[in-house]
Amino acid sequence: MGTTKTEHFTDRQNSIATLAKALGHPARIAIIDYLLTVDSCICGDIVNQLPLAQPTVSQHLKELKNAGLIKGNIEGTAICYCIDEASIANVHDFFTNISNQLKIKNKSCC
Amino acid sequence: MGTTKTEHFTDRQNSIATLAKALGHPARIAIIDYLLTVDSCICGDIVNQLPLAQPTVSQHLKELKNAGLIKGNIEGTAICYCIDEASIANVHDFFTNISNQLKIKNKSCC
DNA sequence: TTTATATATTGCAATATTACGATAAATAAT
DNA sequence: ATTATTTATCGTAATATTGCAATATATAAA
Repeated sequence: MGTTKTEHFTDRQNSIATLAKALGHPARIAIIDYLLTVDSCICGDIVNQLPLAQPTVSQHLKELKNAGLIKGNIEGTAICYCIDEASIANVHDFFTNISNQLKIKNKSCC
Repeated sequence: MGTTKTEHFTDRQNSIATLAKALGHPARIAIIDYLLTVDSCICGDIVNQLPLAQPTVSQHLKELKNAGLIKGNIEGTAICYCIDEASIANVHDFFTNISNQLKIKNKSCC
């Protein structure tokens, strides 16, 4: 036990859950926030923006990357990270659909 | 260690992360999916829709409720759960903002 | 080649999550 | 009052996550 039973859910459910899970930590939201504020992608100073040690930040970046939310390129000795628009669009669509379905639904709920 | 350092992040970052985290499990995505398909709110059969035992489902429902994504009313011996539109709107707005900012941003990234 | 800089990985301790059997609580039906 | 039904809670085992010090790796600069 302790393991999520992914086999029993649809690919779509699993993939949305994976994206949501990756965003389920304030440090990772802060990273996304930061990536949106910088024009250039050389993001070596994310560590300085966060109240966490470098290995911890590196780990959070890795999780965002594994989930497909950000991509990274080696840029000399620094690394350029940036948001993967497609994955954001994916999650955005998910919530847009829910919002639309809720508008259609019977309002006499709870 | 092992605990998230919430104190060091903004309220907005923490609250988005909380909502995202609650959606970070396929069973909870499946619950949201199901709540969208039923017209009536009497949702006692969520357990039958999921490949999980009743206590596990109850726990997932509790987490969605704690995060504010669903609300529940006692309806006789059954319980009526439904989606909280405001919280969905919250998360939806978050991704809409990101999408908009990405459109504005320099495309020459990574 | 040596040194500095930037990032990743390893290893580990503390805590959280996932899942479920057993059981409780609370109402409905008989 | 007793029994069935529905949902919640407790306890617990297995696993995952969070965070960091120490260390490795890899390129840039001297």
